[in-house]
Amino acid sequence: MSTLDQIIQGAVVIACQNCFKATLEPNSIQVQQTRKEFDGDKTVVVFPLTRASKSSPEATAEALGTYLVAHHELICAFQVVKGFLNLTIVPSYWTSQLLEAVQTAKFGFGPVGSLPKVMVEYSSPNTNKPLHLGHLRNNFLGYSVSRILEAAGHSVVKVQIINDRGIHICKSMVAWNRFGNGETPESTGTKGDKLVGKYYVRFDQEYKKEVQALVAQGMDEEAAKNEADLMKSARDYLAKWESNDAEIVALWKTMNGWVYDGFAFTYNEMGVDFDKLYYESETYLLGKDQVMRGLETGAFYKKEDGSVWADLTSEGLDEKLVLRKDGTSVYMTQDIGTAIKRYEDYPGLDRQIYTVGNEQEYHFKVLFKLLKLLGVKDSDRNRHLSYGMVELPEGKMKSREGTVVDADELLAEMAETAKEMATELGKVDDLSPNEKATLFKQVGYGAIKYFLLKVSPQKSMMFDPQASIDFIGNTGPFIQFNFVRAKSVLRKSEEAHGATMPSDLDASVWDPTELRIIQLGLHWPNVLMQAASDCDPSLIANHCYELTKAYSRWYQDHPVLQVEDASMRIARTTICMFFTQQIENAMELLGIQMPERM
RNA sequence: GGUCCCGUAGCUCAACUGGAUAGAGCAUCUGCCUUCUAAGCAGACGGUUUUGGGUUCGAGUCCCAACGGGAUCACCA
Repeated sequence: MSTLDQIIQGAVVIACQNCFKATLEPNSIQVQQTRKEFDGDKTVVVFPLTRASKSSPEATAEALGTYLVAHHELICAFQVVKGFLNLTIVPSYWTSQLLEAVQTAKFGFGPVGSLPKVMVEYSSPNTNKPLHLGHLRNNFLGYSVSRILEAAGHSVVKVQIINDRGIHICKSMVAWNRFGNGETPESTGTKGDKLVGKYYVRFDQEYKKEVQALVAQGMDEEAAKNEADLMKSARDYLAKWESNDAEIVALWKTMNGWVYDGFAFTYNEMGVDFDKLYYESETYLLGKDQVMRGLETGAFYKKEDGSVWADLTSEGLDEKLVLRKDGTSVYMTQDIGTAIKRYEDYPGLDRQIYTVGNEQEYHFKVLFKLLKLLGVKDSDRNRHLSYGMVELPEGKMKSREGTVVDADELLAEMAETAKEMATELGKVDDLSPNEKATLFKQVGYGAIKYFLLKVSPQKSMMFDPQASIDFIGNTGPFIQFNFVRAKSVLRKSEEAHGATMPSDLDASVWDPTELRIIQLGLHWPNVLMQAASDCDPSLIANHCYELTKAYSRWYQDHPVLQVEDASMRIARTTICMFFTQQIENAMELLGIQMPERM
C-alpha cells in the first residue's frame, strides 16, 4: 500500500465521518489504480460504503467526491462511474514524488537489516551428476528470493545442502574404478561433474547388462537386481565409506572434488553464490538425539519392533517413521537434525525457507509439524518455497531417454544465440572481444533467467528446446534493450549539457504516457514488498515488463535531446533516469545484469 | 482410494488477492527507420476463463460437485 493510497484511505474515512456520520477503518477503504479508459488517477470502490451512507453507490460517490475535492489539497477533480469514484491527483504531487524517488539510490528498498534474519536454502545437488534445467529454475528462484528479501530489509543467509554421500555416489565410484582407466578431468579435458556423471551413466548401462545375463541364467529379476556384481560392489563401497575405509574415502573425496570444481564453474556462470555450505556427509547422522529427546517428552513413540514414530493423524497427516528399528536414520531424521543445527549456527534466525520442488511438499509439511512437536521455537514460520517442474514438450526430463537439458550446454547456447542475433543486427561491431563476450552472456543468460522467473513459482512450466527462447516481446532482452536506449540518451544528454540531477521541475503537467511511467514506477515499493512476502520473483519480472512497455511507448514519440525547451528536456531526462534506476535495481533482484549498450 | 497443486486467446503466460468492457507476448495480417539504438512502435485478428451449481451489489478469483493434467501418500533419496 503506497503512501498515496494510505492518504486517500484516511481522507475517505474523514469524508465518511463528515458526510454520513459513519466511522470506518482506513484499511476497509479499497483504493486502486484507475483503469486507463477512465479519467483520474486513483479509484475508490464505493460499493462497500453504501451500508454507511445508506444511499445508492452513485450518490455516495458523488457526495464523497465533492467533499474530497473541497477539503483535500491533493485531490483536484473527481468523476463517478457506477460505483467507482475516480479521483484526479494534482500534477505537482507526481512531480515531487518523482524527484524524491530519483534522488533515492535504492528507491523502494527497506532499511538494511530492519527485518528479521532468514535463511534461504536452494540448489541441493547430488554429486553424481551435472546440474540441469531443473536446477536452473531452482537456483535462479532461490537466489532471486534471497535478493528480494534482502532488498525488503531482511538479513539473509544463503545456504546450499550438498547431497555428497549415499549409494548413488558409490555407483559412480565403482564404475570409475572398474572402467575408468584412471581418467581425470585433466587427462580428458572434461569438466569434473561431467566426468563423474559419465561414470554414473556407465554404471547403469553395465549393471543392466549384468542383470540381463543373470536373468538369462534363470534368476528372477528382483533377485538379479540384488545379486548383480556391480550393485554388490556399490553396497560394499557404501558400507566401507560408513566405516571410514581409507581407500574408499580417498576416492570419494577425489571424485567429489572433481564435481565441486565443475559446480563452481556453473554457479559462477549462473551468477549465484552461497554464504554457507552444508554437506550431507556431515549432517546425515544428526537428528537421532533429537528423536530420542522427542521420545522422552512424549512427542514420539516407539513401536514393538523398536522403530520410532510420530503420530500426525490429528493434523490430518499420517504416522511418520523417524527412526528405523535398527536405530539408523531416515531422511526425515537428518532433516530434523539439520534444521535444528541451523538455528544453532545462526542465533536469531527467524525462519528457514527451503527452495525445493513441489514433489516434496508432503515431506516439508511433515518436517515442520515434527519440529513443532519437538518444541522448536517459531518453527511454524518456516516455509517450503515450492515450485513446479520444468517440463519439455514430450513430458518430464528423463535421463534414461537422454532428454535432460544440461545447464552448461543451455547457458552456452543462450550466449551463442545472443551472439548470432547481435551480429546479424550489426550492433556490436565496435566492441572489443572481451566486451562482446560479456555482453552475449548478459543478454543470453538474462533471457533464460527472465524466462524461468517470470512464471509464478508454483506453476509447472513448459520449456521447448526447439523453439528456443525468445529475445523479443516479454523477455529479458527486451527490457535490457530499452534500458540501453535510455542509458544512451542519458549519456548523450550528459555530454551536451553536463550531469543533471534535477532539483526542481516546473514541467508540472505530464502527458498521459509520462504519468503512466511515473505512477507505475511509484508503485514499485508495493511490488517489492509483495514479492518479498510471497517469495515470488515473477511479480518483480512483471513489474519490470509493464514499466518497460510504458517507457518504450513513450520513447517512440518523445525526443529528449532535440527538445528546445530546457525545462521540458530536463523533465524528460528525469523520466529516463527514473526508468533506468528502477529497472537496474529491480532486474538485479532477478540476478539479471544490465548492459550499457547492445 | 486419501491429500495437495494446476486448468484463462491456436501456443507461452498476466490479471494489484472479491471490483469497471479478462490483459500481454509469440504466431498471422497491415502500417511506421533522413530523427536520441527498429532486439522497437501503432493497429487488426483472436475468449461462454474446462463444465455445472452455489455464496452477493459484483466471481477467472471464494464454496460444492464433475471432468482433464501433475504431484504425493516408502523402514527410497
